[in-house]
This record gives sequence, structure tokens and C-alpha cells, in this order.
Amino acid sequence: MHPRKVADSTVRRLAIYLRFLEEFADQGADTVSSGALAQRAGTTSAQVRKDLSFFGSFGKRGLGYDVPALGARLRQILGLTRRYRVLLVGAGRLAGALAQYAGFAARGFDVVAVVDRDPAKIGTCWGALRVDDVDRLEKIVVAERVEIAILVTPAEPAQQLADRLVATGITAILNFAPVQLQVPGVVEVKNVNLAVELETLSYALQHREEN
Amino acid sequence: MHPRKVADSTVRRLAIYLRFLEEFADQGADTVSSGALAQRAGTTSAQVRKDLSFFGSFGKRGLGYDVPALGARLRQILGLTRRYRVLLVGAGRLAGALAQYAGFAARGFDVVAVVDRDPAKIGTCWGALRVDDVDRLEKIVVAERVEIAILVTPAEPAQQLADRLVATGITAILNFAPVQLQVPGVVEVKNVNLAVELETLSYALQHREEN
DNA sequence: CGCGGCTCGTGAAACATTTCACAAATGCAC
DNA sequence: GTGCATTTGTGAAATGTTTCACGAGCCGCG
Repeated sequence: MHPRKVADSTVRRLAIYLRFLEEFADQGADTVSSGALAQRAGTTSAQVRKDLSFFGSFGKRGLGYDVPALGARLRQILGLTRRYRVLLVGAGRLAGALAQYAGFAARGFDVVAVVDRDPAKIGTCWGALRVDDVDRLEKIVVAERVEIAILVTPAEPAQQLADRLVATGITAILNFAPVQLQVPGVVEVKNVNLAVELETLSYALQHREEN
Repeated sequence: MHPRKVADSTVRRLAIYLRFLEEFADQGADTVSSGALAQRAGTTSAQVRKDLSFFGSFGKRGLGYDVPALGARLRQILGLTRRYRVLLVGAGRLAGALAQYAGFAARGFDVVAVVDRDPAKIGTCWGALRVDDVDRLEKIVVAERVEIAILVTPAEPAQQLADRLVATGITAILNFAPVQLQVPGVVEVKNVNLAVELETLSYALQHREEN
């Protein structure tokens, strides 16, 4: 049911399909074809069917997929049938945006704590959250039963903070710092680098204009 | 010199190499080997050499690469020898974080205007910027000579805003809205979906625990 | 019931990317 | 100058991903 190795690109698409399935469900549709999903997600019907086929066969030939059933199955595959407790490391503007981002909570990711090094930020409140001292990071991870850390700091302190997070037993990090974190193999790291996205746009513009 | 088609994954790595080259330059290193770059970037020396080989041969056998020269060459390849004028569409918290993000300005991306639909936000100031009415979007694009738009809105208005941006002649969009934008082929779109990143982490956790 | 129009599931083919492996250069020591 | 330790650049092989093509199943209709 869960194959050994599924490509990251496939998993990302599954998450996208889920988003559009929920949209279809809101519109009252009860079945959807691979072609319809593909069009919304910007891919092909064959790709949709192949992606799903890694995990089983959920459709009815001639009909398509049952919208609520496939949605439930995708949530199960992606591990979204439960909620996760998330710690924000860094209390800058981006952290603030993430803390309030409804898209996280809607998907089961609850920000339960925020830490920072800056005394001017420590003690300030963000909605129901209070920014805590980064010195208390280890205690907070344990007390709040944190499962996922989001690293939203400058490059310099990122590796050391990652080491401390790993030492507490955290095994999932979403890293916004522009460094390649060195962590043990059991720890899952996803990197997001916003500047790189703009730079690839710049490359595309540059290259198109030269043709 | 600029080959027909270079993989997106290669371009992203070039941007990452550039970041570490600048770090090496700050430390006063004047040459760097593919292996040293690879270690920092989390890849292999062969990958680094292959990536660079698409654009020419910049190294000296036995020695490595000249740090400032390779940096300059990467900036040229990525189109970062000039500055870009960027418009933020949407004035939420994420937009605020992006507007202030030093990493953009450092790379040549200047946010020159912000628009929103919410009357409560229009007229408020963000540093030197004043939030403008989205109704004036077309005028602003022309007056400010905007080249890149960053779409930071909910899903619903995103497609319509993209249509308006495309109509003004904008050919590069960084899209944070969770929709697949339909645009003409000449328009470059990069999608960033923060919830999807967390969901792929969730998948990894889920899957690991089942093994 | 049998037929026709859909749509899925999936092996095989096509295509893309990464890794390998090694010749060719380079600098340094002596 | 010669030999040695390095490190690049690059075809070829290996691996990974997407697309194709088609058999098989399902529904509705007469």
C-alpha cells in the first residue's frame, strides 16, 4: 500500500490534488475524473493516475474518482488525519506571517510556541502566543510536545539551532534559512528559499530575452 | 554559451552555489573546488561540475574555480547583473514580510509598490512604501515600470489578478496563491506553496513511522 | 442483455537527470 | 624538467520520471 520510495514530485502533486478535491467537494461534485483534476493542477491525466497508482487503485473505470473517498485517502497517505504541534524558531516578520497563516491551521499544523534571541521580542504576544526566550528551546519542545520545527532565522545561527532541535529529538524541520543543514539521516528537512525562487524567474527572463 | 534548455533543478542549484561563493569570498578565499561547493550545497562534486558545464568551463584543472570570477559569471547567467522592479499584489502579513526581506534587495529585487483591495490597508505606509488601491494596478505597473509581480492573495482573486497583470505586459509572476494560474506561454510563473511544504514533511513522517 | 462511450490502471517506451569514471590540465616540490 | 597529487570537463552508464497506449471495467440505454 505504501511503496518503498515515492518521488518527492509525486508527493507534492498529491498535496495539490487534495486541495482541488476539497474545492470540488465544496461545489458539491461527488465524482471527478483524472482529466478534470489534471487540468486544475496543471498536469496530465496520465500523471494523475500514475501518481495515485503508487498507493492503490481508488477510481471506478468509466466514472472517475469518488470525491470524498479520494480526499480521505489522500489525507491518510499524506498523514493529515491528525494534528501536528509546530514550533517557530525566530520571531521576525516571516515567522509572524507563518504563525497567522490560516492555511497551516486548516491542514492540521498548529503553531504552539515561538522563540527568539532578541530581548525586545521576548515576552511580546502574537495572538494567543507569547514569544519565548530561545534559551528555553529544549524545555519548550518537551513541555509543548513539539513535533515539527520551522526555522525562520538568518543563516548564521541556523545550524546551531538545528543541532539543538535534533538533540531534543525533533525529526522534522522546515528550514527557511539559506543554508544546507547537516542533520542525521532520520531527521527530515525541507528547505524553502524565497530568494532562489526569484532568481530562477530572473534566469528565465534573461534567457528568454536572449533568444 | 546559453544552451537551449537547462533543467530547473540545475538553475536552482546555480543560485545556491552563488550564495556560498559569496560566503567564501567574504572569508577571503580566492579559489574553491567543486567538492567544497558541493559540500556546502548538499550535493556532489560531479553535479557541480556538470551544472557549470552547461554554460562553459570556468575552472582550472588541479586548482578549482576562481571565486570572484565564478561569482560574476553566475550572476550573469542568472540575470542578476541588473536590478528588477517588483510589485506586491496583496498587503497581508506575508506580503509585509516579503517587502522587508533583505534577501530580496540584496539580490537586486526592489519592491517598488504594494496594492490591496482592503480600504483599511490602502494608504497605510510600510517603510517608504504606501499601500495603493488594487484598482490602480494597471497605472502603477506602467508608472513604476514594474517587471515582476509577486501574487500574495487568497486563491479566489488570484486568476483574475493574474489576467490583469498579464494584460499590462508583465511577463514574470511569483505566485503564492494556491492555484495553478492559466497564463500565456510567454509569461513565466513560479509557484510557492508553503502548506505543500509542510504536507510533504507530514508525508515523510507518516511513511517513516510505518517502516 | 448487449453495445457504445467513458475512464481507470499499468507495463513499456520515451525522455530527463544524476552518477560514474577517466583523460587532460595544472601547480608544486625537488 | 620530471613526477606527483589535484581537480576539472565530459562522454557514457545508471537511475529516475513522465508520457504513451491499450486492455479492462463500469454505466446507461435501447
